[in-house]
Amino acid sequence: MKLSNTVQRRVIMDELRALKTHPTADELYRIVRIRLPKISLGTVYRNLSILAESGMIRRLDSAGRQTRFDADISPHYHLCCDVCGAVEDLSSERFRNIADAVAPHLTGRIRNWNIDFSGLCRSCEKRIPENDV
Amino acid sequence: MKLSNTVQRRVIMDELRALKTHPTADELYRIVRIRLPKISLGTVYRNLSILAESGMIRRLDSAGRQTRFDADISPHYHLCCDVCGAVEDLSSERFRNIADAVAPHLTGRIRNWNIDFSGLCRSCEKRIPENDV
DNA sequence: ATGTAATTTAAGAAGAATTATCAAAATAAA
DNA sequence: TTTATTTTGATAATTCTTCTTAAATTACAT
Repeated sequence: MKLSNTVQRRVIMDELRALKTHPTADELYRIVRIRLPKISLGTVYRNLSILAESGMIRRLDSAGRQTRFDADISPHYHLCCDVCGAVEDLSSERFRNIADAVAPHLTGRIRNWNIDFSGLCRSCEKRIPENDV
Repeated sequence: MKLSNTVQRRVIMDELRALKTHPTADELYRIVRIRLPKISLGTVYRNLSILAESGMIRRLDSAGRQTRFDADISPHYHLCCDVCGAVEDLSSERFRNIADAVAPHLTGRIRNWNIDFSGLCRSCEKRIPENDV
């Protein structure tokens, strides 16, 4: 299947790139509708799936929560906030040693891995006293 | 809220312990119904949530798939099969170095982490030629 | 540029998984 | 016990996501 270059797909990609918030499909839908008021939620879901499938964006399946998307496909990790559910980037540089520790295990039938962190995002950290969470 | 000691809860825990397959709620429901034919699916969901919440079992949220549960709360990792979705245990011993690499990063607002592997389970590995996946 | 085939769209229905509701039953506490 | 609390089964409701349709758009070979 060849990917057509539709305006909907371009705008979805565009707006996702502009966001640092790793939006859910419906969050992105609300934003894309500013430029394309007629677009349907199904179109957003479909295109996000297609784009993720083709490796142009990253799909983030954080535990029990709604699927989020990230236009940044460079290697980096995520911190999911226990309080508000926001997803924040963690630089991969800082965590290089983890990737190094994992690498030797990727052999035979073990083909891929994913690590996620949870805790507090920057804004919840500020708002919430140390011993509350 | 205090946990009552109901027969449903005991049987759910019991059957989950007996399984090495990390069942989904409805898989476990089908099994529990052999002993308790009148139990409802909602009761299974409710109790699995309560048990997970209280730390007696582990909830496994593998990417995009149905939630699975594991009565083994000892530290170990999981391999999710790309082909059939089965979840297989990986001993934590073998991966000790990963935990060691992660530990120093758990500081401040970064409070928890989870790593998951994907690839082929043992049975799909046998069934499927090398270059098919 | 034009015609034709293939892909994509909007809209809403459908689906799957999970959670909520609530009266009755079971369990625990006093 | 008696009373209070929790849990249950049955089912409705919700949530997130995918599917279906005819119509519109896009790609591509003339």
